[in-house]
Order: sequence, then C-alpha cells, then structure tokens
Amino acid sequence: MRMSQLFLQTLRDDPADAEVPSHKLLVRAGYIRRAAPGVYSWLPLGLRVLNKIEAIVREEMDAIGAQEMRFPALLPKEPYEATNRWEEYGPNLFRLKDRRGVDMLLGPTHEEMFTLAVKDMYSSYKDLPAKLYQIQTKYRDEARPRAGILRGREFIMKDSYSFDIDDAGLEQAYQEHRKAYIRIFDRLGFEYVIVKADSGAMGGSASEEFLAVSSTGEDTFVRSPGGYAANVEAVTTLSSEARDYADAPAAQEVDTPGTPTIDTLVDVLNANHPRTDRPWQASDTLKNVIVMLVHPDGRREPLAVGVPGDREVDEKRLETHVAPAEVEAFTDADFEANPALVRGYIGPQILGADSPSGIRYLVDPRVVSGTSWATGANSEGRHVIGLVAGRDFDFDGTIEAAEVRPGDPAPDGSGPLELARGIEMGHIFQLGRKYAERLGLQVLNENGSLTTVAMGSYGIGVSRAVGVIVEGCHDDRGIIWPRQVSPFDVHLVVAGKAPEMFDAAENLVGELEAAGVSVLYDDRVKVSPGVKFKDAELIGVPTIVVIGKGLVDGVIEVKDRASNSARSVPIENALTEVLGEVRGESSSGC
RNA sequence: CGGGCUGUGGCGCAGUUUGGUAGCGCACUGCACUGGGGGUGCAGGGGUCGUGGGUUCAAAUCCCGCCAGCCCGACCA
Repeated sequence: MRMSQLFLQTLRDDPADAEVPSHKLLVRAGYIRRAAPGVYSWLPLGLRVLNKIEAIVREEMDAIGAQEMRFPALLPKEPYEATNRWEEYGPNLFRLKDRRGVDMLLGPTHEEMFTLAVKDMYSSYKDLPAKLYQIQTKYRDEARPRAGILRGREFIMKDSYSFDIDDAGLEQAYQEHRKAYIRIFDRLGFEYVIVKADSGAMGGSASEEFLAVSSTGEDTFVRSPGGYAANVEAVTTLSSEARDYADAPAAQEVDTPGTPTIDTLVDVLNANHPRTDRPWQASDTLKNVIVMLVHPDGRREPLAVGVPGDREVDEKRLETHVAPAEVEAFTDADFEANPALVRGYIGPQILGADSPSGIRYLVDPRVVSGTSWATGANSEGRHVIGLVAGRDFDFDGTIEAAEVRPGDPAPDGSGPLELARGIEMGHIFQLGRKYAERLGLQVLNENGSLTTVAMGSYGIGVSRAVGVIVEGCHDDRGIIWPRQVSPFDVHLVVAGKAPEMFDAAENLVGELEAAGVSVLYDDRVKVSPGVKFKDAELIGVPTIVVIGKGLVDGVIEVKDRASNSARSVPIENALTEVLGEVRGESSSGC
C-alpha cells in the first residue's frame, strides 16, 4: 500500500475528548474516527487490524467445530419479550419503531435468536451437540460510553452458543471454548487472567471472565500466590468454623453516648468498658447497614446487612448477590416508616424475617455461630457487648457484601489476595436451561421423550481487543503492534528524494509482496524524513525499513519498532533480512 | 440518573472578566529553499463563534431558554 494513496491523516495533537492512551493513539494515528458518542468509524488502517483479530478468533472457533453464521442486528421484539429481556435489559437496549409503529431493537446479544434458530431447525438429540457463532455488531445504549473503542455503544463481538442434550455435554462444550479462548488470547498477545465470575443476570452456573490486565480497566479482580483468581464481585470469604460458646460471658448492654460511628464506638468502649485481653478494634464490632431492595416487579423490601465494623459494604458486591433486585439507599422517610431502627445503633436483636420488624437479615460469612460482637442495642446511645451469634441473635443467611481488601485470605487457602484492575475481554457461561425453557427449545431424547437443551454462551469483545492491545502495546511515540495483528508486516520509509532511493524501494516492495509480506510504503515525495519517521512510529508497524542516505554505500536500515534498534543491511540481502525479521521471532507480545 | 466542565475554520486552542474589524498553532493550496527526526520563507483558501430568543447604536463577549459533548460516580463484550 502506497502511503501517498492511503486514506489517512495523522494528527499531531491528542484529541481533546480522549483520556486513555489507546483512544488518543488510535485517533491520532488514523485508525478510528468518532462518529457519535461511543460510536466509531473504522478507517483503512483500523479495519485491517480488526480483520486480523477477527481472523484469529475465527480460526480458533472453527478449530473447535463451531460454525459461523450471522444474525441481523435489527431484531424483532417478540423473542426478547419471551425471555423478559425487553423489560429487564432496561435503558441499555436500543429500541426503535418501524414505519408501522412496530417495536424493534438493535441486538445487544443474541441468546434468543440462536436458541430460536436451533429450535426452528432441530428436534432430535441426534442433531446435538451443536456450536454456533457469529462475529457481529452489537448495540448497547451505555449510560456512559468512554475510553474510545474500549467501551462503545456500538461494538463488535464474537458470540457463540453451545447446545447439548445434557450437563455433561455442556461441560465439555464449555471446556472446549475455554481452551479456544486461551489460544485466542495467547495469540493476540496481551497479558490476561482468567477469573471466576458472577453469572449474575444472565442466569446459569459456571462462569469465568478473561480479563486483560490493565490499570485503566474498569473491573477489579483478585488473585493469590497459589493461583486463585476471581472478579471482586465473585470473591467468596474464607469463613471460619462455628465455635463453642459455652464459656462466653453473657451479653451486656452498655451506655455509649454519642457513638453513631464505628470509630467513636471503639474509642468509648476502650475508655469505659476496656477488654481484659486487648483493646477493642473496629473488627470486634458488628455494623448493621440497612438498604432498600427494589425488585424487578417494583416491590420494595428493606434488607439488613451485618458486616464487621472495619469493613464497608461494597455496593457492587451486594447488588451482585441480590440480583435481579437493585439496591437503593435507605432514606429518611424509610427510617421514619420503621421506628424500631435507630440510626447508628441498629442491632441484630430486632432483625430477621421472623422478628417483629420482619426485616430480612443477612450477615458476612465472618459472622459464624459462636462469634462475639459489640453492636447496637437499638436505642439511642446504647450498645451491647459480648453478643454471641447463634446464642443471642440469629440471621437469615450469609451474603458476600463486605468489601474485599488486599491481604484478605483466598477462600481456597492459597494465600493473601492481591487486587488489580482489568478489562473484560471474554466471558464464558454455562447458561443451563434458562433460555431453552423460556423459548421452548426441546428435542426428543433416546427414549423418545422431550428434553430441554442445555446451553452455553461465550463472548469475546473483538473491537475492544483493538483498544486493549494498544493499551498494553505503546510508548510515548505511538503504537507498537504485536506482529500478528499489525495492519502491515513492514513499514518502508524512503528518507530522501534521490530517484535511486525510490527505485530501490519499489523493487523491494515488489519482492516483499511477492513473498506474501504486506508493506506500507511511504512513497511521499515532498514529505521530510522527520515527518515520515514520526508517522511510522505513531502507526506502529513492528518492522520499519529505511532506504535513505546509506543507499550510496549499498546499505539500508532495518529498525525494530519496539526496541528502537536499527541495523544496516546490504541492499542485496534486504529481502532475506526483512523476511527473517517478519517471520523470525515467535509471535506474541509487543 | 447525580456532580464538575466545555461548545470559536478539519484538529488543538486564545479571545468572554471590562461589548466595538474574529485570532494563533497544526493541517490544507501555490511557489521557492531544505532534505536522517513533525524544517524555512513568501503568498493563499477555509469560520452560521452549538442553538433559539432577549438587552444594546453595536454581542463570540451581557441575560434567559434549549441542545450537544467531555470528565468523575452507579451498569457491561
């Protein structure tokens, strides 16, 4: 490709609306262009990268026997009503009407369509297992698109779906996808982790996420030295055994005036009711937080959550575990409606579904039978100490709502947890039978009776991958593409204006292309060498060949974009040397 | 949806406080020079100052409404 012909305009300044490196660089280097908030056009360079990533995904999906097809992005409402997602998806769903006023939508994901397609065409266990996929444009009307291509309202996703007669088949399909994803992400060349995920609103059981490790990521995950890894929302707490409380002293109600917060409470306890063994700590207290759950049907239900006083309630984690209900703050009006709740002094004695208050009470897994707590006494300025779980109060169950902190023990005993940020690149789910049931996907089994099909759903953010790779692969000069996704194999710069230079360049381009190497050839005549070098580094092709002043001595330069190292090569060896460069090193990383 | 900020040639910005000829850099066009790190000079083209209304002799600038965009928090490939 001749650069003089390429539809490209590099920018000297960062776009004002860009914040993260991938967004700035992709716009500056002429890969993408903003069309609307969260909606981007792919310019020739960008499209080449996108196509390369798609090809890798396609190869690996085909390799596990998945068949590619494609559904429309413009979809009828009915299937999404059948699964209730027309409602549940909420404002993130792009809805529109056709000229007759019929409701339609732009597909945010295609479980319904694939399920119905299988239902339409298959009716026997003999047709299964089946794996289908598509690489297709998705639409989600995100409340806040950001970071350019990393989080758009229109994006390209590979989504695949497995259909099996039983759980064993589903498990196998899931594992095959998992392996394929590992191969795909290894080939794409960025650092990633596989973490346990919450299957959340999608329903189903097993679920893992592939997160690209990146400080600009929006997901927080944990990992331990022993190999445990989970999304922070899915982390479980290492809970201790129930303890014997036969010798525990009786609970004692004490005056603690002016102690609406945990800090003030600890100070007053240490001053007025010191422990014999050690000072009171925040973790000795039991903090009871009241929230209002809003169920999908609009029903509002107060919920009490008990966590150790040294921890905050992590609203995201809480919401994950009460889904599909949403969490709202407990308002002043709510407190007025529940006079038994004394703000700042709420204790578990009056909580619980069976208690007079009727408020469901869920506690942190650290609150096990036999543990003793300092907590509210349900009257202003009063607390109770030595309140023992299982003896003095009960609860309706446990909930993973407390914040996760670095150093917390991993639930599998594999050591202290470390927290890091990531970008969700892939997600694999065992959906089970939720969609098949709602849409009536059944086939006849060997015994001639109808069986509901077990499904899995698996996604990869293809367009997002472009941004993720740049996030990990750039320096202060521009992008540094991993070879396997670079828009071109070689960027050839003519640094000079002597006709012999262009002749030599034309010659080399011809030889390289004949050998199957794609070349971006900077043939611009009136552009100074400095500009060409800057453009080459911004665009980020991993191998830069320079034909310039060395030509009179019969040498050209071969530069490595990543290391910025250059070596001189005799012109007669140019083809061999460049081919070695392009094909030589193993393809991963940048 | 809550909080903060911004709308001025293709891009990045100044000008708004104190109303008075719309400016700068990049990019673009032509010519000349230069030719290994976004080079120099000369000459050019291109702007409903987001939008509607108001105040005024006069509005990018002041007032009111609306719209759009960005960033920070709650949702997701």
